Amino acid sequence: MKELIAKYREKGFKLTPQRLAILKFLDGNTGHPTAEDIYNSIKKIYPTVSFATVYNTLQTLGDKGEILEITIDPQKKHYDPNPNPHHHIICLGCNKIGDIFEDYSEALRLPNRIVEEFKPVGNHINFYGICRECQKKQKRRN
Amino acid sequence: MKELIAKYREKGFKLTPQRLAILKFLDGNTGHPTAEDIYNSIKKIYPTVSFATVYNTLQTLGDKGEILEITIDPQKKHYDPNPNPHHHIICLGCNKIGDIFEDYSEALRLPNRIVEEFKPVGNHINFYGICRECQKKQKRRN
DNA sequence: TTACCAGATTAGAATTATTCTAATCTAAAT
DNA sequence: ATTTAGATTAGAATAATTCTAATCTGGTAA
Repeated sequence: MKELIAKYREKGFKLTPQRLAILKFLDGNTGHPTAEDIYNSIKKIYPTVSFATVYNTLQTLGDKGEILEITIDPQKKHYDPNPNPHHHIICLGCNKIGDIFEDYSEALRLPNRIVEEFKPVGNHINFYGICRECQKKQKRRN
Repeated sequence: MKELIAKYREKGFKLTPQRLAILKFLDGNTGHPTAEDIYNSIKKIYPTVSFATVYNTLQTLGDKGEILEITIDPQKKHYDPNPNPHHHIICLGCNKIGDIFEDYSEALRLPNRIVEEFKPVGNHINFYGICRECQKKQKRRN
């Protein structure tokens, strides 16, 4: 926590109690929470916290490159506190998201046509699958 | 058009004038339209068409595997009438989407940990870049 | 050709995620 | 202690999408 405080303060990030709670919730969290997940968690400690604060903080953290905004779920955004580029796999049954740290960049060579029209700056692979629990549920249904 | 009609009729897809207009609009369209783009286009011919019809039709076409729903834009869904798996590149400036038909599947081997937890069934790569026009705009601003 | 009905269409309301507003508050620099 | 840029808040606004329930119609079969 001490490091968290120092880390953000030195980036000119004003450290309010609400923000600290958000940072603490995100720190090391691999569950890919949504804004609502974060809001619900923070509300337990700061019952008057507002969604605006959550969204503002996430926006700021994203701009600073401290978290990733994941658009793999068509319903809502998820947030990933690991800012190192990596990929994700989403369960088509329950929308659970897993992390994939494999580096495929070497293999992802783009055709010239694209390189000329777009200046590519990054990539993100969405893998799709069925998680173990959802596989079980499917079997039960059959 | 004749083929379109035959193709969908034989899949038990009831062909209403509104649906035909949607199919015609989508056929060969590489602009990755949103539901609103489609609605606006169809409305010119059928002024009473409703968003529900557009969304219902897109949903049905998606379920039948005739179109792809693209979640690359955090604001809204885009639709791609080319159902063959392929990838996309989105301009970070204006959200324009380009198609990428390169096949990377051979290279995208997943770690065992993932294969065991999720049964992978597909993948989709989101590339990010800056399109020519947005590059020009950036230069002008400097 | 007609009657039928499963499924399609419609207007408009509802829902949901996210953003905006404007008043108030506060972290942290001086 | 004072100051102020930036953060917080409640609640309204916006925007995409889904739902509802009444009405309509394409396509099948009598």
